[in-house]
Amino acid sequence: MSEEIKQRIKNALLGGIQLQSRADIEAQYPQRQRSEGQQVTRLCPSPTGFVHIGTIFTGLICERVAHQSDGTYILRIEDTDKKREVEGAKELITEQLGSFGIPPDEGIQPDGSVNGKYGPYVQSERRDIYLTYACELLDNDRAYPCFATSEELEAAVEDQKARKQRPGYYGEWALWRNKSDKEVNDALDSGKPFVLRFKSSGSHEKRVTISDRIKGKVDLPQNDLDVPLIKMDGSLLPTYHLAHVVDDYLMRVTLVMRGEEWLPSTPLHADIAIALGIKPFKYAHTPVISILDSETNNKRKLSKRKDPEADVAFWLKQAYPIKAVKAYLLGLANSNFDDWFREDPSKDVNDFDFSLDKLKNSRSPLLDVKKLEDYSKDVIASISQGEFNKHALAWTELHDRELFDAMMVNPEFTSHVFSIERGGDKPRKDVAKWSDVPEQFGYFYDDIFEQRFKPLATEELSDFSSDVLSTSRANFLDTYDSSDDKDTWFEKMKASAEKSGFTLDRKELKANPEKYNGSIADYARIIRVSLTGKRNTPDLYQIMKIIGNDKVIARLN
RNA sequence: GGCCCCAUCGUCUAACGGUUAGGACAUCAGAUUCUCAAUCUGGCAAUACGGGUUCGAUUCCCGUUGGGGUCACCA
Repeated sequence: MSEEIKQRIKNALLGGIQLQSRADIEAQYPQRQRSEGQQVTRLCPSPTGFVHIGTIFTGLICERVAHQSDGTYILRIEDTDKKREVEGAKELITEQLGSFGIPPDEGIQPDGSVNGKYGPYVQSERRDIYLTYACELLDNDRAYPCFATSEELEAAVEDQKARKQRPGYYGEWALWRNKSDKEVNDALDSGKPFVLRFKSSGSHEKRVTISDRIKGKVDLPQNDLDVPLIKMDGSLLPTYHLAHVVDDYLMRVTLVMRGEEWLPSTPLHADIAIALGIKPFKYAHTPVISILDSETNNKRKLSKRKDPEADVAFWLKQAYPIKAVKAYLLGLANSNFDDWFREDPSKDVNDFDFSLDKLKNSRSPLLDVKKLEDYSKDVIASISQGEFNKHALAWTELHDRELFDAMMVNPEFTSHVFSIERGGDKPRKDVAKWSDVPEQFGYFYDDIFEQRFKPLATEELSDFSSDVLSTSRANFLDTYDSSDDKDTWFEKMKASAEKSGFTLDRKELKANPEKYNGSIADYARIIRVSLTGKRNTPDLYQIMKIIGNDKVIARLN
């Protein structure tokens, strides 16, 4: 292609945009001052909607790898597709990354400020940089304009399928790859829109070896696709392929971390890098997280519509402790994390020696909420009472104002409530997430008890007649004394149970079921449900101690 | 369909070519002077299939089957 034509193409492409030279650009992105082992990683989400749990997973790995090597972790927003961009999605990404405790070293911070000298960290603000590199490819005969319409391209693919050939824009199917200067000139004259395509040098018959930190060496066919470099949607923004190569080069990234769905296009990226005189990158392709369908019990990918768990807002809303989510994700990545963490759940997860090598088996791990909850209970049981109170109150203030107000009437009382059966060798573990707080503690507050818990009591006790219920309660109150110690209290309860027609002997009950109203356990249930509206609660004696004599009497009458 | 990745209990996974194939979650049973949670003890539970190589294969090779990914002017 002649220099004149190249100039015409550039004029048509750029309009009046003045580009910096490559040398000038690269002067602004000097080599980083770093030692051999220090890794520079980057997380590159697209602002297309909610934040996927997989983004947090990869982000956590990026963050760990960078910080463990005393390196740098970058957040780059990949917003080159303006059609798919969703309002507010960018802010959601930065905020939620902050919520998970993994804000970037470089890039947009949760508060909106920007750190780092290798920016801008939003691709749409880097347009002219990509244009410079695209033009260089054109100058070096490694790019050319393609005037094919989408209809023509579709027709070509149909043709390829009919002939049982590999679909795509390559080789002799690359319509505009080998057009003469005259044909290009005529097309330019006609003012038809065009897209700038990469001129591949590869052959599908030949192989290229990709070195991947997770998967090892992967042998793939060379790229021979002439992919678009710059879009013709009017934005003049690059496609992912060009943007990835240019950005990771300029930002001096040492390890390209991304989902494994990118693995097949890695030869293309190597092809572009080499065409630009850039040394191909080191990669780490991370597994994708799946889920077990609760209805069919089949394994499938996490989907936006069916699985609220796919959206990290779900985890934040349910208020699982961040540490538990991190622990779970880290455990998915490194199986030895589990043993390490369970020794002592109060450890800082950042002290774990994370390894990319342990990630090599990729089978799209299933998200196991039960296991996460197990971590979560351990984490919550391990935190201090002060921390517990802080989190429980913070969640309630935000999501259950009514309960929060009730709690704040008497903070000291609330503090007692929160501390029931925590502490000691065998702390209770019935709070897995902060959103469990209303259900676990609501009945301690009169108004809340009346509205939300008392109505449930009738059903929980429907297997007893109202006579049995009222005599059971009355008999209990007859001997109840709030100043009793626990042993006395329990002896009294046993006595009133027998008096009410319940037996202490389960075998006896089994032998003569008709003689009794039930066992001591059933009797305890009557008292418990009457008092709390729940079958499952902490120790009854302690509950009575905390709510006090008056309320015990009121609720049992 | 082409190309690539993967294949151990229900799930996440461990096992220099030699192990009674281990752990965790889930589940089941028993214990814990009241329920549940917790805790403790114990149980159930896996090398996809077929060929090789080898004294010996979960491990190495080939094939089959199965799952996943990818083949866009989406990232």
